[in-house]
Amino acid sequence: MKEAARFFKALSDESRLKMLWLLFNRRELCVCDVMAVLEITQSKASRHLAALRHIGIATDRKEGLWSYYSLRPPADELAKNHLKLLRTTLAKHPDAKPLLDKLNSWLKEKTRGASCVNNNARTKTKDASIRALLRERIHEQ
Amino acid sequence: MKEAARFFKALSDESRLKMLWLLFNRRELCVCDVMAVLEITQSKASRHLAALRHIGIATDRKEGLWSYYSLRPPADELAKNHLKLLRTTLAKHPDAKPLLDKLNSWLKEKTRGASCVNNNARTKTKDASIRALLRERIHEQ
DNA sequence: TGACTACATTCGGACAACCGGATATATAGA
DNA sequence: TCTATATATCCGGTTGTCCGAATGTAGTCA
Repeated sequence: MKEAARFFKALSDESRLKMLWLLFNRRELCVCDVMAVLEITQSKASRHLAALRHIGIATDRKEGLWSYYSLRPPADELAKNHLKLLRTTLAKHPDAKPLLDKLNSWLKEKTRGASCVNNNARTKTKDASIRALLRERIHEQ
Repeated sequence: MKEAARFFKALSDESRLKMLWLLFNRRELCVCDVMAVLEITQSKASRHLAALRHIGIATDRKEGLWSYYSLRPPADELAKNHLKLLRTTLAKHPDAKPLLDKLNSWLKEKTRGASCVNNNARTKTKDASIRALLRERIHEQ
């Protein structure tokens, strides 16, 4: 029953449950979408999506800059059954609709050209000054 | 979805899953039974059963020296549904029957007067010597 | 009362989970 | 080539989980 325990461990995190709920309702999402909707850092979004992939209930597909994650039918029968049930039980959860609303408004905003405004992005000024500094040091030698 | 995550965390341990499986198949079990069937230490059995109680899917009943644990319908709808499913999915698991076989042979052995042979038991000699030591010190004063 | 038993809890250590911030990588576009 | 963007991964620190051994507690029985 070790793998069963591992499967439930994957469900034992609120962020991952929310990601699953989003993926139940959208064929594909990129890391950026999850980040925006759940209001979490980029590394957190990436890590938890990778975790879902590692236990075999999600896959990713690379396209240009983006990684699109989607659900995939688990090999395990137990996982398959519980995920199916999870979809219906989460639907009744008070958090469910607000999350989907937020997802929709984010996707709409995105089609209007919104970018990810990644909180991880190096700021122009910061990067520029660092590069300037590096250039100086190289010239010194 | 925080409580949902907490619920799945309770299922994310192999020992607890096995305990649930045993409780699905016997109205009541005492700590001693679980210890014997799963071949785990007393503190481990007690702790994990207490964990199941804390998240509201088990209760205990004291009778003399024994604590009898049994399942109880969870308040939470999500928990109720997933436990019901878990019962049927675990039934198909290869570990399921051997565990029940072991449980039955243990219970039979128990009715023939087997005691718990608790690996936690203080040895007579050890306790006796400590008590002797304490008596000495009291007399010294 | 004293020995024994079943169970709960505490203690301290090992290890895993999770996090934010920083960095590495890769692609797209000017 | 230089810059901006999206993502993955590393780093370290904090917190949480799990464990066995030891101890505490409360019943039972002689």
